[in-house]
Amino acid sequence: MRISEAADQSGLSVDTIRFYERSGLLPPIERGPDRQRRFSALDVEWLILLASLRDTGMPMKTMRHFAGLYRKGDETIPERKDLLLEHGEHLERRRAALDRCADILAYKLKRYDEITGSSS
Amino acid sequence: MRISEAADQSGLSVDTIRFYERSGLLPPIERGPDRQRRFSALDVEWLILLASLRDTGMPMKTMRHFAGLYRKGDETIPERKDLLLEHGEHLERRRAALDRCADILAYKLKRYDEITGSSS
DNA sequence: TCTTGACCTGGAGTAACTCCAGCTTGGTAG
DNA sequence: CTACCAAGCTGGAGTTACTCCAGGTCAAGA
Repeated sequence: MRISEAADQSGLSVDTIRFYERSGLLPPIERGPDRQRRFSALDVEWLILLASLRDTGMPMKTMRHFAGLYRKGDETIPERKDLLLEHGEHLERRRAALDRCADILAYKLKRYDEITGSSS
Repeated sequence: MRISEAADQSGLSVDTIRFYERSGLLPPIERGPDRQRRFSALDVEWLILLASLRDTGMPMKTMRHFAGLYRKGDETIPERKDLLLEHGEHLERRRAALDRCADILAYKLKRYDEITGSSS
């Protein structure tokens, strides 16, 4: 498939995909006779993974490291596993931050209602 | 209190606080006879709110708008309320993204264990 | 043949910090 | 009292991760 479809399926923008390629986050992407990129189903799976990791705050540097491990083959699986486990902990911290923010919002909204007396 | 304590209490860095002041996100911060900033308890409360909003992905542009409303007084409370409610919905979307990522991680980790046979 | 739309590259622009050089100031150690 | 040090100051450059744009190619339809 071409880049716009890969963008649709992964949730990344066309520009971001090209940027990720330049940045060494993608495996070599095949080109058609028209020199345009052709993404395989596997490429798109990888894009979806990257999209999810960056959406949840993984820095590009870490993604690049992860991509490098991926290319080296199965003997890097333990290290990749550690990396993903660590990101799992990061997800928990992010969740805690969301909870704290929701608490603050609830408090602020309650105070607004008190001030405007909108519940009386 | 001085800037480093305000930073400790809010979780923002000293540089970020100064940057936020320059960017119009803070009320006028008092200065001591030494020309250094003195933060009131109220200032710090505001910093904590900003820290929580930016940690959960609110863009500075929106924070600046919110700060502007705040300065205009109580008649902007309905608009501020809408803004915070909308951010509440944003928090839900972020939570959903964390969940999806956690699912993907769980799947990847399971596959790694299958490949390395670490559970046999 | 002419145009339209998707794609290409290289490079500039943007958001939100983050770091740094070079300076002032208040407190303490000799 | 002077020398020094930590903490603060300003203005500006650097960084990350995109995002947008100009100018060009290419295949397909009217």
